[in-house]
Amino acid sequence: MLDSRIIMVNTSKKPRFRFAPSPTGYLHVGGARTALYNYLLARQLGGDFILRIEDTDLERSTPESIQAILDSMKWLKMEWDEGPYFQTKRFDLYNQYIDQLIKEKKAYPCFCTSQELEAKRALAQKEKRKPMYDRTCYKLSTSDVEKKISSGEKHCIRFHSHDEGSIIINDLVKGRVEIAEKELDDLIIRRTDGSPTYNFTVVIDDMTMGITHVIRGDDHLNNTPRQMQLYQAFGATPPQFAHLPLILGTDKKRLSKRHGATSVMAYYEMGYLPDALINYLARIGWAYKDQEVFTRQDLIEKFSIESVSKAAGVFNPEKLLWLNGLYIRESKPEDLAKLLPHYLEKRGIISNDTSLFVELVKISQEKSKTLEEMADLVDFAFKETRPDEALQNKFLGKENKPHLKLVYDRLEKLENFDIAGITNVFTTLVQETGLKLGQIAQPVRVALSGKNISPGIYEIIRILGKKTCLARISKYLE
RNA sequence: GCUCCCAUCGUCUAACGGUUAGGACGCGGCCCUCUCAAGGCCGUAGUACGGGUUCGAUUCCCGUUGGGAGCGCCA
Repeated sequence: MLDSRIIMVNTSKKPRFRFAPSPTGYLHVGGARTALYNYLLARQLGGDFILRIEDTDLERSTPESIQAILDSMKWLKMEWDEGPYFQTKRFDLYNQYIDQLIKEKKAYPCFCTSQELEAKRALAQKEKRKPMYDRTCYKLSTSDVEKKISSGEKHCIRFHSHDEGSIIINDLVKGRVEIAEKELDDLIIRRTDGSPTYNFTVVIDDMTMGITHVIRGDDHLNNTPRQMQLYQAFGATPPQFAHLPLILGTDKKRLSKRHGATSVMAYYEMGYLPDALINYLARIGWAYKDQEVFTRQDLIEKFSIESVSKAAGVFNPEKLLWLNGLYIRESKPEDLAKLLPHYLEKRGIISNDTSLFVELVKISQEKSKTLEEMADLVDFAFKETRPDEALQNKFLGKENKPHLKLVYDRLEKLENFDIAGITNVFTTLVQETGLKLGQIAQPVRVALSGKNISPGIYEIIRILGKKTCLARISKYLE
């Protein structure tokens, strides 16, 4: 028996994958994962990765959404080999194929109005039937049809579906799925306004673009049988399908704005690294043994569609945060230094001191799970922050002033203002006074950074330099 | 309502008839420590339920329950 969950690679044909989002909103993480799996397989098999914008919904498609999709793909470094294609630029092509179906009597005009159809649907619901078009217009005589058309009556075009037999999908993820053709009604392929509909354009595009593998969300699984009928109508071999389970929110409901950030670019703004997001997304619904961390090359080599889970997965922001922290820790300081300015600018800090950025990254990367956190940790180097009242009371009150003064005096006298010298100031102070290091360091930390959470205090002092340190500390001595 | 899909710790998952059901996030404890992190060690928790098949079921089959998707002149 042939295992339906084996990816077939016809050596005579180059594998071609596509990602086909509709530009009706920002690219969300679920879509990004779909894109990723396509991208990974294309790279693994030496095939093509095609980007196609499915913008046939003229009402809801926007240029902003198109831009957001492109930006997201670029940020995630999923380079496409062809496209972006736009379906709105291919209407002539779709119309040729629709006309062909009409000529072959595989499609027919339908004069039913939306109101009439709505009424039929409502009735079906009421009678607990599955709402399906009743073929009123298919039953029209040829002369009636001609009469209506010549009198200019508005109509759409429906594909005439088969009623007997069944469609079998050998899905790479779901396995064998069978559906009776009588469950399928005559779908509209051309709207009254002349524009083609999704289930039709997707087939024409995949067919004419030579797509060999269609990997998409499993919300499309129910559409697949009717698409298969279309392939049959054109005598074409359908591509292999793989339907991915959805990504859900914490409450197991379909991911939406309620669940916090869902758009890819929101993660950029929150200070996530693209490779961390990619790594995390790959692991929702897919695993390779016990491995958690994958470089892009790992992913390309190890990903396999057959081991994608059939069940929906919950998006877990905590795990993504952990992964991001790990990626930040393991990144080269020079690389992070290039990314940091964007997050500093959001805090009103403008600088191009690259070597300072590198230094700041080095002292904060182990403490940062996001670049936003990192920016918060290192802003002391650019601006003086007044600690809030609670912090002042706790660390800069009367009992702390003598300690601060001690540090001030020693730093003032310090000749070699380097890490060794600075460390020595504190350690000798601890020895001489019998105070805990924390008792001395905390007030200094708050005075210099305005916060009780910061990089190492010695590093802060060194980076700030003697003059700035003394100026900031002196404000709390009176 | 009808059709289709799905079901292992709270979450992501490993197991492809025989394991003390493994790993990771999170959570708890201890160690380390100038704060916060990081790191180290230990711990916590799962096969939805009921029938079969089998010497043996997380694994195969059926049903129940629960979740999801579709049933648009949206994609």
